[in-house]
Amino acid sequence: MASEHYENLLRQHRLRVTAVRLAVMEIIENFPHSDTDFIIRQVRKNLGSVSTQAIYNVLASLCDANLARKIEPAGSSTLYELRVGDNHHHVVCRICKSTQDIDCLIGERPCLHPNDTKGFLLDEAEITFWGICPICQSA
Amino acid sequence: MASEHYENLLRQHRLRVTAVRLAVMEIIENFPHSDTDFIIRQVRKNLGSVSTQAIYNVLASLCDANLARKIEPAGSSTLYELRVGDNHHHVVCRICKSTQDIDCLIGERPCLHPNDTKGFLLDEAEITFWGICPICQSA
DNA sequence: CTTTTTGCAAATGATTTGCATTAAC
DNA sequence: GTTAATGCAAATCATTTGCAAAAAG
Repeated sequence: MASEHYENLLRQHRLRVTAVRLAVMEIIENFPHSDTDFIIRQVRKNLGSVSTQAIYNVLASLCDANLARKIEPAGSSTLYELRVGDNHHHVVCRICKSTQDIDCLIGERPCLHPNDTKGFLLDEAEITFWGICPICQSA
Repeated sequence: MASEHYENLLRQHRLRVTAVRLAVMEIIENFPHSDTDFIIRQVRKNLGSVSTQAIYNVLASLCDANLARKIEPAGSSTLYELRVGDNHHHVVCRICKSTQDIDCLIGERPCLHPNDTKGFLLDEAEITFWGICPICQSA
């Protein structure tokens, strides 16, 4: 509803305000970890006919501008979430691939500091937790 | 060279011993984090003509048997390594996508225990460190 | 000789590319 | 008016599928 908010975000990042962009932003905010397919279907539900490429373009430009974040857990399709700035992680269900946020860990990111970085200059530690989600556990 | 070793591993896992399997195992042991393309080219270099599917089959069966491990860092092609059993992690170069092993972290896997698991039953914490490799740093 | 692998060919599916058209600024 | 986004169509690329032929146990 607060599409003004999305408009401001877009303008702040020098991106033009378009219907497709607003729709995509709203969707990935309301449904974090949506895959491309879902996003495409939702956008069309809201706006009618929109080309696949327009949506791919929007996703790419939002990610470039750091307004969205692409996550690609092994074996899942590509997922998107609105960039919230904080350094959180994800759990993925081995069975149904459902994905949830996991808060950053105890203390100040112990995982960012391996003993030996092999000479790499590290800037991020991405953690994917694997397991079975509540629904699949009881199924 | 110790192809007997690979033969034993295969037999222990009830997998038939074939030239393609031995070749693939040797390659992913000698070149950990090889992508499919590289593996295919190497196998053909060693054995002559081998079908793409045979190699995909081998990779899948080795992974099923837990003899190999598939890693899929976001934005990289699928990589394989011989399963060593220990719980190590990976660093990936943001620029050239080169990948290295990173030993498991200080203490006993602090990362396996988030504060809130969202009801998931966790069995693995996969950590991908992102950064710039030594070569790309100096380029 | 039975079952598993391999070879060959074609299909799939997500993503990308290129260019003309249209909409934002 | 310029520049950036969209629509449309076709291409690409890794991976998968299906089935017949060959090899392993």
